[in-house]
Amino acid sequence: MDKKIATIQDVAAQAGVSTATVSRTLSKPSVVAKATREAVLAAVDRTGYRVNATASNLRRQRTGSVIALVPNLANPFFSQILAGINSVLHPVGYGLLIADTQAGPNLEDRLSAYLQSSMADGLILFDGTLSPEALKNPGRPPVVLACEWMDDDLPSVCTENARGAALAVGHLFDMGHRQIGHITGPQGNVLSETRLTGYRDALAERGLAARPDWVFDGDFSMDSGAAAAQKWLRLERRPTALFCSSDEMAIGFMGAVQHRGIRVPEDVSLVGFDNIEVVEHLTPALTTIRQRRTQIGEQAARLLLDMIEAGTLSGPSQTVEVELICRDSVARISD
Amino acid sequence: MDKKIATIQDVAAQAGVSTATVSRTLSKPSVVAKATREAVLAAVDRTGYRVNATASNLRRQRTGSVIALVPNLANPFFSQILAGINSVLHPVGYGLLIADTQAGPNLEDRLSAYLQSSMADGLILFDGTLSPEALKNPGRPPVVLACEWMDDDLPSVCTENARGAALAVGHLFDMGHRQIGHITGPQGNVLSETRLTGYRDALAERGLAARPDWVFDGDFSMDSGAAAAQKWLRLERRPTALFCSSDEMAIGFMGAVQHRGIRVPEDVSLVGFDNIEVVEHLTPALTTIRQRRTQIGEQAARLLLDMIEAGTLSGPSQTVEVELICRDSVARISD
DNA sequence: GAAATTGTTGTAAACGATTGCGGTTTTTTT
DNA sequence: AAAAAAACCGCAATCGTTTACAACAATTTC
Repeated sequence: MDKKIATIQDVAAQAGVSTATVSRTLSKPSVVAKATREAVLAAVDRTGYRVNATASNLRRQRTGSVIALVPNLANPFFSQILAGINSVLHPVGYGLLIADTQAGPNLEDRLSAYLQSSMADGLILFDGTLSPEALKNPGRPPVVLACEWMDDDLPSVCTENARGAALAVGHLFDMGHRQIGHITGPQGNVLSETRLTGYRDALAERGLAARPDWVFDGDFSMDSGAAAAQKWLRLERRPTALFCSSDEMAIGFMGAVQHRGIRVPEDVSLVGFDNIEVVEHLTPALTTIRQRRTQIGEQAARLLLDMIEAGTLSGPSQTVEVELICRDSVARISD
Repeated sequence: MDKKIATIQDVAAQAGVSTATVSRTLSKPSVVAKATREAVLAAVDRTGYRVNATASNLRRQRTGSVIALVPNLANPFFSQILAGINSVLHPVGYGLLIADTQAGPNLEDRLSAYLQSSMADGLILFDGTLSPEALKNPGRPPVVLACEWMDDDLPSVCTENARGAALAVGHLFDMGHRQIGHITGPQGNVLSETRLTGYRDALAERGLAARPDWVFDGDFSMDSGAAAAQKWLRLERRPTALFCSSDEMAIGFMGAVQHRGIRVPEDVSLVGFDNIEVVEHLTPALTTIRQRRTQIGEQAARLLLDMIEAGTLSGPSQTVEVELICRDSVARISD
């Protein structure tokens, strides 16, 4: 039947009113009289009309979508956060655009392109390696930092990383461990560094020394966990426990040492970070710091929406709780 | 300085040309004279102008983005596919919108809303439980089915599920197994069913009977794998090997049985499906069917782009290869 | 050297909605 | 019953581009 897709004009003609009335019926029904409203709605129904988002957005000077900038989309860690974001964005008519910061080369350029090009009404940033300065264009849309806490000027939603680290080494200490190592996240990443200093502080607080050869460089990936395992194996004096800055690294480490016949937790205890879904199905199930990823996404999205509506560039930074989940990867040491 | 964001008018004024020329300089530089072109580009630079995507899209009758409809965004399986999609979309100026089919209730309605509302130039669909009819609106944008092969009219990109199943049970058979079970994916899902019949056919081909109590209902999740393990444990006569329709279910199964002191692969052999990243770090590392997720995304995106450009609603369905990855979760049986 | 061709630019009409402003009614107030 | 207020609706401008068409200049062809 209808080859062409109906426009607001068609509806107006059908209903015998002006386009203004049609528009109002759809956005603010209360201001149009009942009779006309019904006529319009009937016409909408008949024509199968749907408002053209592009035209509407142009007129209203907005885009109706927000961009989530994630480093490495393929990392499953983010998908749950994205789900959280989407769950608050979708009901209020916003779309979620995703972009991978890893994809191209000239990141800072692309970032400022995103900021300026009016492709989105706001931006949620997950990449902790960006310089905050790049984000401070005048006339930019609101930005929310998620998972990172780079800058005091920019609002952010962030897990209590330092506290997580403290919980982890505290638990290891309580279980009798005195030789506690650490696998870090990528260098230059704020998360990594907060967790690292959290680890150091927690040790110091308990009168323990942080041996530099007991902290292994990682990058959150399983492979880097496995690489740390190789270094650990070569150590003349090995820490009896490791706090890993991500579950994935803990998995990589565990896989690598088990492969060599080393038992977890009897020979080495592990605590991860994130509580990704898989870790409770491992053998042994991994003790870890839980980070509510959906909640991070939800809070970030809500914060951003508030900023968009209020037209402000700043907002209240928020924090999401962490929690120690005890499973089977930490042994009690008695001596 | 510049409070307001520059429009094409500003650039035109600065460069002393018309807006038409500015537009042309940016889109088809070859048709404008060198001198003017340089003047325009200089003005663009000076003003920091970026084309307003919304206005451009409105005029050009497109949206510049495609929607990926995924069931359950939180599932890490999809994130890699999305990365693949994004990697082809982004370079050519398309944005990727993601939507969760699980989120709301009236799915079919929302779907047709997506299709009509001109929010996207095309759609990539991952949800195998939708009725194909809903997709056949007249005047709809092109649709590509990914991971699923629901319908002959709709182009799709799909892994060789049946062949994957055949490879899996073939390998188990070759290793001496004669009692081979299966954990299925969710019912009503085309993937699950193709793999299930692939499994049955492979058994039949080798003269093996498919015992109904050896196929366990699952839904791709780890928990459902663990649940299958409980049933398996209660069996009076247990299959010596299981082909799992997803790696996650294999992980759940493995974790659960190991928890009971049962050894993999000595007591039960497992083959998964997908080759998600984690499985090679498990102990034992999981033998599985590799499915190139990034490639699925890339092919689907390219196919869709072709359709969008050609303005057609159909295209060549494609297939992506599977491959058996042998690791340590299958034991050789000699008897 | 006139005619035809090619190259370069400007004019102005779209694209499809939203909304300030003002004009009619209708209702309420006095 | 006249005046004031409220409710309802239409006109037309506007959002920022793109692009057919026409105009004009420069070049080529005969």
